[in-house]
Amino acid sequence: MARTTGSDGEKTEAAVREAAVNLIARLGYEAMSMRQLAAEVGVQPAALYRYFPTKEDLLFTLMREHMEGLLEAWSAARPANTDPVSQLAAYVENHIAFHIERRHATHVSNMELRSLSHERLTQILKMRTAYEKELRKILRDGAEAGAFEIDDTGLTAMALIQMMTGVIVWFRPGERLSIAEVTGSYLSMTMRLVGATISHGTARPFGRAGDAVAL
Amino acid sequence: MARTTGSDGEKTEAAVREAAVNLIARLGYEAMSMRQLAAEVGVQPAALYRYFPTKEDLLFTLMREHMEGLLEAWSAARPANTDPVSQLAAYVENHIAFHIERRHATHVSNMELRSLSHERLTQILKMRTAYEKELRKILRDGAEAGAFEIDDTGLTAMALIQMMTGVIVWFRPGERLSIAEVTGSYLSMTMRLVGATISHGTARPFGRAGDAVAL
DNA sequence: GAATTAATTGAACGTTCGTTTTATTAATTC
DNA sequence: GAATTAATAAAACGAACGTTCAATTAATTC
Repeated sequence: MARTTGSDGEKTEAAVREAAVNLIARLGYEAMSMRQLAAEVGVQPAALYRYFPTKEDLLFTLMREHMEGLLEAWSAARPANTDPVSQLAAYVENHIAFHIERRHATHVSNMELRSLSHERLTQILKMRTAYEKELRKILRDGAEAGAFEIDDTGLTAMALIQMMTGVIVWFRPGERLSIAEVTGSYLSMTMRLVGATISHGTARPFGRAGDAVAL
Repeated sequence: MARTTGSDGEKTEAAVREAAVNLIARLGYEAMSMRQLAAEVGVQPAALYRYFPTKEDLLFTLMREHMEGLLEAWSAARPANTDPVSQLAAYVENHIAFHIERRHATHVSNMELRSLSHERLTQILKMRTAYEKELRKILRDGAEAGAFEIDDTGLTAMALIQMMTGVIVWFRPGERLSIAEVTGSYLSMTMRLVGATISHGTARPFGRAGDAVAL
């Protein structure tokens, strides 16, 4: 056989990406074979090479697009001309929503960095650093404005990001907690952690979590 | 050739363990070959199988001993009959000290779980859960005693552990911050995060970080 | 409807993998 | 110092790996 009826390059490539994210998240990049991936897509191994010249190209594409998506999501969610507390709240909400929605892709982007070539690793890390820089700026602005009490901006940013991203390790949609509840709790913990003393105006129903932000 | 002069089983096994932790942390379990490991130790691949019957046995041994070490470290560090704030402080200090000291082993234990058989994975996760349970108990006791203000004990415990363990991702000994400074900052952030309102009596030099614990 | 392009199969390549087997030598025991 | 045990080397096993190549068929273009 050769070309199959109804075959479509775009659809196949999309199927490859989706299957790859899931398989790599579950098995790890090194442990996933191109044969397994092909079987999951329902295609012969050789067909994969029409879309991705090497296995590493596939990994890099997934990672790059994940990071681009994260930066774009924050660009769209970032509030303009507001106080640091509101900005921090927006950052936390965007971060958690994005990562819960893309658990598998986040897993891949965080765990498989060592499988990239040096050049491509640098490229991904550059994007990650840019994203973290946004948080550091919010924290610095807030500290200077007296809205936060922070020891070390860089250290606090890393601690917050690791805390928030950690959500994907234990959170499962549809279990004990809803996304809104989780987000509310993390928002509350974040505000306490940075010593936020000024209300950020939003009167959302965080329950006890909301009260903790020193409204 | 065969047995080499001066060869010693205990020393070789120790060398294998140490090299394995470093190689797996750097390359990943799947990416590290037994041949690479043997070369690092200065031995032929077949010699490894005298000490570890399979590659997975080697991984499991490293992980199990790491987790046992963590539980033992906490057992030794856990203060008896003190207030929840002091207990939490001890937990944070022990956790960070242990993880900074064993960065590579922690990396292995956290990242390579999926390479274990189901049975062994369960065994490791049981130890991990037991360790996390200790933190949850401290948080619950503190919340009941009015020393902490916590939304959700389980969620807070996960957030704290992920935040603390994250230290190994960015911390490098001998760079900008000392271990004491990092520990102080994390202690401060932890106490704020859980809404600690009672001093825990220790007057250590955390600087501004210490002040933040509402002394 | 012929020519061209897109999509895929099937088979194979050389390499590397974890592991086993057998032989050999050093250290220890008696 | 002979017998035994401990520790390794050397070579090989079959299986799986990422990838390539040529052939083949579906869809599209003209």
